[in-house]
Amino acid sequence: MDTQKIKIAVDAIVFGYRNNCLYVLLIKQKYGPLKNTWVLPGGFVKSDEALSDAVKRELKEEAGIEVNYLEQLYTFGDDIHRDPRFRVVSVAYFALADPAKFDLRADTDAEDAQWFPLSDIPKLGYDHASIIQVAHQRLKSKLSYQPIGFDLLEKEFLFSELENLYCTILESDIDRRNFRKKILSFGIVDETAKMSAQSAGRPGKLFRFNKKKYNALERNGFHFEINLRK
Amino acid sequence: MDTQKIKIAVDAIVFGYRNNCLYVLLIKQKYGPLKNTWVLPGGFVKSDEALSDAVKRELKEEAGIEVNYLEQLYTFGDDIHRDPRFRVVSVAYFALADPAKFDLRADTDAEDAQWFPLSDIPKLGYDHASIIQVAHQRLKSKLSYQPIGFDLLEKEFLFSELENLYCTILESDIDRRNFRKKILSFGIVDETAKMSAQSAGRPGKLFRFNKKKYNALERNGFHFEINLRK
DNA sequence: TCAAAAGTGTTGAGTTTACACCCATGC
DNA sequence: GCATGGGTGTAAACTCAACACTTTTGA
Repeated sequence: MDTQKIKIAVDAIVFGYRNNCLYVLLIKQKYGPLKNTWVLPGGFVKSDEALSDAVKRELKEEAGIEVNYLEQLYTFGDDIHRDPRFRVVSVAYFALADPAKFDLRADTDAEDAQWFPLSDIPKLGYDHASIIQVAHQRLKSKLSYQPIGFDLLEKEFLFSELENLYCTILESDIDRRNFRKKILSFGIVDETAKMSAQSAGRPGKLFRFNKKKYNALERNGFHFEINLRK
Repeated sequence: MDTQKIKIAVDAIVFGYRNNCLYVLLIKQKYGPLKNTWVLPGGFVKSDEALSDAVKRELKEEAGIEVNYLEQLYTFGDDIHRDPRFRVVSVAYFALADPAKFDLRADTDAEDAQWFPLSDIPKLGYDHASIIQVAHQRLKSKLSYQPIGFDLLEKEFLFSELENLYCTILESDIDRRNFRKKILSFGIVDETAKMSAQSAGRPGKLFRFNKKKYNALERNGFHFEINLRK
């Protein structure tokens, strides 16, 4: 075969959630043709490095963050000119970070790193805006059939926070009673003894996602599902 | 950045279904370190070629086949030594072919091309056996929430064929009445005037998947779903 | 005592499951 | 006339959706 002139990159779409608002992590490029442009964290894969290690490395180098949840999203390689310099195929990863990870430090490899509300993303370089669309779609659909919402919340959370997360991300209303009944019926969240240090209103119990129970149930054919009507 | 020494390949897992049996398309390598070994069809991506075009090209070159359905499956690039020669990242595609496509001609680039029952796959090169596992999983889960079963059948089919396809692939029993009721209730299959040229028993009506209706419904929030109990 | 958020059951509608017999054809 | 596969309805069980008032706390 002739010499292949294609480079492989990884990119990460990291979602965070705070104050009823969904955020995406972006970095401002320090070098290259898009210096000072906001883009998704990511970069080229080293020749002896696993793809998933490359993403984790870039996230650390560019934003000083470690994520809760990471899965491959899609490989973007049909548009030959998505990078103006040369052919780049990018393996995009979908990631979730909880509020404890909201502190960023733009590290060696980025000029800046910041969370942007999904509804207010600046103009991005490359095809990153459309990659975010794909990731957002994935987030919405996964939320209804996998318990990934918990990875966007603190370890201990109020039911109302979980409710709001679902409402916000799925842009949908919830019947609080039915929602609570449903989630509790799964038996995958444990009630803690603690109460929230509330700001207003009656204090609420704090809950905690029990991943072990979930995994056990899943092995027995249990299927998590939250359907919210439009 | 240093010079990256990674090659990009595509591989295709093409499923076919005939006589209550699920098949996978394999080719026997003509060149290279695994000459005469069975592997998935696939090969290196050209520098100016879209990934999806590369798969289609390889399928034509190696097996003379055009598929009904093609989607990206997963990118295998965590195992650095999955190819013994050098680092290869492979973007795997999931494909479906209907019985009309069962005739293959091993073309220029393969020594041989054949359908193998999924239950009787020979020893494969590289990590292709595990790629097939991932694809098989995808097939099983997609079958229950997307109408892809139709892409494995002839254009006009008997209800019993659809039933058997679901039973076989999902390894599950079906209540024929309930299954028919469900599928018909969606309004996405049309009854034709024709009857099957049967081998034995009462002749059955032939049906046809109405993709236009399905797409229209989907845009209005319709959600295909077939759940078979274990 | 008021504002704010947490907590809590019941009923009707709709969906899903279970189940068995007759029909049309070729041999 | 028999073997083979095609075609069909109903009732019970279950799941989902709709709905509103009381409780606890801080200010």
